[in-house]
Amino acid sequence: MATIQDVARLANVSVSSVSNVLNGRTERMRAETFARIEEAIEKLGYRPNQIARHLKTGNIPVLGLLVPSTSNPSFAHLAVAVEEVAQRRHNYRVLVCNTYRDQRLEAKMLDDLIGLGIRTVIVISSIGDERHIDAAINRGLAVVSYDSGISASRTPTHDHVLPDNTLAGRLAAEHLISHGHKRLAFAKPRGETISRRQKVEGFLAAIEAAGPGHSAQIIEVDAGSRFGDNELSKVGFDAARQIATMKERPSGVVAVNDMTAIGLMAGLRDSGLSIPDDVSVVGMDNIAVAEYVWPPLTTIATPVKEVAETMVEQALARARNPDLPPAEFSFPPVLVERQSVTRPRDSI
Amino acid sequence: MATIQDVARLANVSVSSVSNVLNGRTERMRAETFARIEEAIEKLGYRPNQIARHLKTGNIPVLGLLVPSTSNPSFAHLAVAVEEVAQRRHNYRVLVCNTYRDQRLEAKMLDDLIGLGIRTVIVISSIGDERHIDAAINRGLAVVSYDSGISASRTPTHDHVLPDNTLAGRLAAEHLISHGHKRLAFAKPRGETISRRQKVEGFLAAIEAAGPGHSAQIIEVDAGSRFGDNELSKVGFDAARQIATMKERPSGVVAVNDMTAIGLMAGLRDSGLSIPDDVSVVGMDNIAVAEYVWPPLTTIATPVKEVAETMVEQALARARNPDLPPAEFSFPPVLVERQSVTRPRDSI
DNA sequence: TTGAAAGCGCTAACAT
DNA sequence: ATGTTAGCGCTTTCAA
Repeated sequence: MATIQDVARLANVSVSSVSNVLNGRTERMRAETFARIEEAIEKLGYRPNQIARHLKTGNIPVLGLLVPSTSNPSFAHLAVAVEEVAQRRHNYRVLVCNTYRDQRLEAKMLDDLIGLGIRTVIVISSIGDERHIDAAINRGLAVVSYDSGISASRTPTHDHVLPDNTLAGRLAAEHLISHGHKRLAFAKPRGETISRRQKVEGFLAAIEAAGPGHSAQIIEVDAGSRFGDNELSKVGFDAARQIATMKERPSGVVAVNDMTAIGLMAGLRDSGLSIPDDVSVVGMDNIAVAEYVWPPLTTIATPVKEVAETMVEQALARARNPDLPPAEFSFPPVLVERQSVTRPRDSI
Repeated sequence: MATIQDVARLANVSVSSVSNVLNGRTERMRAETFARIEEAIEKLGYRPNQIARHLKTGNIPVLGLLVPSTSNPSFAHLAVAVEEVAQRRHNYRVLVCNTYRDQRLEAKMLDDLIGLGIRTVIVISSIGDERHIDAAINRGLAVVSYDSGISASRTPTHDHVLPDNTLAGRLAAEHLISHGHKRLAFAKPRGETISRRQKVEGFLAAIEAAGPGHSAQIIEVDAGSRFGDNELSKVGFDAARQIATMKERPSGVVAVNDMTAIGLMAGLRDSGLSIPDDVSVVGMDNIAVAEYVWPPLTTIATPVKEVAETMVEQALARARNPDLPPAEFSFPPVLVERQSVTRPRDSI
């Protein structure tokens, strides 16, 4: 591994001149010198050691990304979008960490990232308690968190990017209601998360607003804590079991996310119910495969590209200037109609 | 951010003593001193700067992972498995880079990783040409590559972990053949990849072995170069279009991966064909959702956990000892039977 | 048992 | 226009 010294020696200049070309300060040297240095760099295949550079500048071109699990396609999609903009627009690499929504793990990861010289972090969907994040901020991190709500109780300590989950829940319910559904249900894993709560709130609000004759229930399913690959679908599958055996079976179900919706459809089918004729289903997230399952899944989409862009820009801006006042960005979701919703059987 | 100096000052010792406790050399100091240092570390919330440490040791606890795209669930799954073992067993973080199978990008990423002080890299499914990898190895990287074949022509320069794609292709074809299918097809994106070629080879070999009366065709579909989220499914969908209009329609189709298989099923349905009654489908990879789509997808599974383990262990071993002779590990896949395959209509 | 000091590769004053 | 040099935070000899 060639060092800046090697380059300097070969080009017959001092290290500072080499450093100057590395940092674009070429105007303060003769073109001839510049050329000689370039040539030496080329010949040696020299690449500056970012690590050593960091020691001086306190910065390293890496963005940390904490995410519940990239085996959840929704998060994988977001992670790729983040990488895309970090990479292309800023030449930053992204270090992805799966937190499995474990707060202790999350805290440890933030610690580790600091130790690795990373100063810019995006935290996706942590649990409500953000004390470990505040601690990390105090130790010098620039963080923006996604989908974690803001406690009205405190003054915010950092930037928040928020999908409008309440609206998502509302949109889903309204879509079903507008098709004539009266008995609705919402399927989710047991356990609260800010975004889950908000989705449910929006869902219930829409039903409330629809007036009498409309009923709602929340179907909760126990899920493995380390929510792995197909846990999400399993949740849906199990929820379907419950739904199939209900006396007053709902005719329209909203699932907390698309993987759960897909599992739900599989479970309903397994119980001899057909979708959407017996039960209409609405998912959330609009993952890639939603378009190709059967029936193609009607779902609520978040503008992932824009979200990723905002998060990266804001995180880097804050790293540059830590005194920026904490900001908040909200992104409204959008209904994507496909074929998993129709009028209920018993409707006029 | 407290430094080792701060700790030394607070504990009233020299930095070397602090360094000694950081590196577990506690036997060479009085218990009392040790306690004082521990206390200082605790009080300051001190975390050693891995970056600075690297400058001396030349090592940083981060593993690079180059992958075509984590929006492909098969790769996402692998990436998570790699992270899991790197994290748990070695306390290594993983830096994931999406290469989109672009060789120039791949080369640049390897360069960047070196610049970031990373010395251990797993490269998944690169194109055939591995010159840029050799170059990186010469610059000090320990790399193990996955699913990239080994050119018989040269002596291998690094470790290879290989799913047995030929066997996968064979297993898929044999499964169909054993159900009485005679006219088979293999659906894939246009463009060669070592693993694609091997899958096709195995597929063809099985049909050959089945004897006369059996026919095979390869269905290729143009895919966007930057293969994004649903490109894979799109490939399957488009392949289905072709298949549906064929005069001698195949009764059994193998798809190069599960996302393509899912798209294929959607496309067949869209053309009024039913699965598996009109066309049986076999996928590859056994992604999480395969179990929940309709019909549940029969597929060929690779032992991902074992693969990930082997890759991480081998990569770290090589980083520790670069003189290890290049090794090769092969992993046989396994058939996972679900409901997307049945006997063909026209069979006796 | 503890401490002093050199040096890892680089940047950025400051000097020439 | 170019060079000298003092660190950045840490590890590790070597000396006390």
